[in-house]
Amino acid sequence: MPELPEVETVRRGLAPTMEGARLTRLELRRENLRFPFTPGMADALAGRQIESLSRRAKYLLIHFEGGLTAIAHLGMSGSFRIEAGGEPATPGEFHHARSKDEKHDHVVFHLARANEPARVIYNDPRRFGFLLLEETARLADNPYLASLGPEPTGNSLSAEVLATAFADKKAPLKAALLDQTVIAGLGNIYVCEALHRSGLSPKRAAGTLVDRKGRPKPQLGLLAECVRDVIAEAIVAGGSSLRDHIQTDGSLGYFQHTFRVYDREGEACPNPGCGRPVERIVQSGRSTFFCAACQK
DNA sequence: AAGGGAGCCTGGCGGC
DNA sequence: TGCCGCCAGGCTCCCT
Repeated sequence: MPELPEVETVRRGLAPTMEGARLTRLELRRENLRFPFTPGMADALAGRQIESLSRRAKYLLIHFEGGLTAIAHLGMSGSFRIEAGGEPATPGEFHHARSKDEKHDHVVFHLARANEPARVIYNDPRRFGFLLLEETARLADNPYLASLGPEPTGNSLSAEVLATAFADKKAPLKAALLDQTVIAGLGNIYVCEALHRSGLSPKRAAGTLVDRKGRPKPQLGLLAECVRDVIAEAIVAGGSSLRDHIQTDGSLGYFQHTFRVYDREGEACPNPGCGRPVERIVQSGRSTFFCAACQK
């Protein structure tokens, strides 16, 4: 999926259309995605105005008037797109216009706005995503949000925070950084990229970056900085948009062109004076790309 | 009890 | 051209 930068890009793309609009109808075209939609969700949200869109880790939060929030997760292959216009004039109209990929249009937000109506459509071929409803006041206790670690943006991610999480950890750095309770929002791509930038091996035990007193070693500070940098740069670039994920406006993000190691097995390490072929290994079932010369 | 692996799904790609 | 196996951005659960 969409990792944090992609979800943030989606949020920014949807906000102008959704914020302030009224949801005239929430159309659920099947009973479930990864799991069933919250029972009664469509009825509960119909007619409500959308106050704002926010994001926590990889979750998109759609805040409605009256204290309800829809929590959307894009799984591996979820994407949103915006279409102008309201409900089709005849029931068959959608079916007529349907192309191959539209069979994976699972949710449609029908929106009434001051100028013109619009539809926001959630498409997800693999259906690893989900959509559920929560009371806004209870968001912090929602099981999906409650245990998340700090965002890798702003100042909340520090070497000290990582030191606490990494102390005595024997798990490899790759796994530790993918753990959403340590840092919220990192995925396979940005973990690989951050580790390459910081010169740390994905195989290294996380605990080796913490000293005996539980203080962060200098390399841990560098790692925190690299994580923040790579995420910030990716957000500026509009996400990576690999394969089936596109931005809400249909254009591709640019960050994928700046990957240093991700999906570059066999290519030369871009570090000045290195050039060693990037290696691909498998860690806990996922591909890891790294340079064995630069990352120790 | 932390860490590794399977499973959830569909589609695209390379190899034969 | 067709079929087959492998791979994919995430997350939870189960097993050791």
